[in-house]
Amino acid sequence: MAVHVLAVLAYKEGDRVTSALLAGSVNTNPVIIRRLLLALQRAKLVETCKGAGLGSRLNRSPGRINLAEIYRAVENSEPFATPSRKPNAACPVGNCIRETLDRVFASAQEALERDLEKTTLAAVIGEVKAAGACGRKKVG
Amino acid sequence: MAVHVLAVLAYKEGDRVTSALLAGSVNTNPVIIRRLLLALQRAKLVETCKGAGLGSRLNRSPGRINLAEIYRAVENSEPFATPSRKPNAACPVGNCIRETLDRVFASAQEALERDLEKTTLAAVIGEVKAAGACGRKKVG
DNA sequence: ACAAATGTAATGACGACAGTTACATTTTTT
DNA sequence: AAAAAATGTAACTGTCGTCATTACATTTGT
Repeated sequence: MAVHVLAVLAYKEGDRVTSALLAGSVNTNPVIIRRLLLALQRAKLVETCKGAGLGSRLNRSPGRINLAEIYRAVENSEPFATPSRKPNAACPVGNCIRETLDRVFASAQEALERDLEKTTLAAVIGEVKAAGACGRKKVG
Repeated sequence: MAVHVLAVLAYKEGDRVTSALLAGSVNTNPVIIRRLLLALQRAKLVETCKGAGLGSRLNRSPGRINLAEIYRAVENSEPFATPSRKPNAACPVGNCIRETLDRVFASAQEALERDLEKTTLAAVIGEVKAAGACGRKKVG
């Protein structure tokens, strides 16, 4: 959803876009979009202004935004679940395995993010435009 | 939790272990463990038998089990959420972006799994044992 | 025959997240 | 100055996935 929103903003590069229009494109509620935009603002990916005729726009060119940044801006929880209950204190495995797995999972997540870094928002838009036979001209 | 269970089974290599004992180590309910074991059986990672004095054991040596296999055995849903609602049909971005992102996400997930492949269950156990100062001798 | 163990169904509790409504606040436009 | 447009934010609901619990049928060894 975040990529979708940023892609629409990239289409309208320079112009400000309202959350209502973005919500129309994603087919959801404007409040959902605004909550998403807050996260993207914190990551300095978009700039948003209140007021009549205003809205949001990209803060950087699409070629300078990669999907790992979007992932980090939006995804707050770890991809690997860690059990809620504490392990049995009398079991050496349960006592020590957590920190070992934390290292392994951190490495795996880094690998994932490094792969996402290879794709820019501009590249996504390029593919969407190339496959553009399926759409009309109007964005929003 | 799956890695934890398999690690305990590796500790008791050869011996059969009951779901009740495994549940004690993870500090959860035996039924949870049994459901987990079903997935690990499907992946041919463990062998389980019903009956008095029976239980589960590893089907392969810990050096021949890597974390990617465990991940695939247990994790059924995609790590990236795809929106439930259909996008606005009048928006070319919404129409085409899904398949582009599917490719990108599949690549990222492959990168993650390739990283997990580099760690074997034996390696995890080795680290746990090396940090063994924190535990007692009894497993289970 | 009995005990021990798994397989499985039904149900509940809980958290994460999308969604919705409502409203205060800010800024442009007129 | 007033109105309109837009965001920021709070409160609440619904849904979904997962862990948890209880209960019971089934299988297998002693």
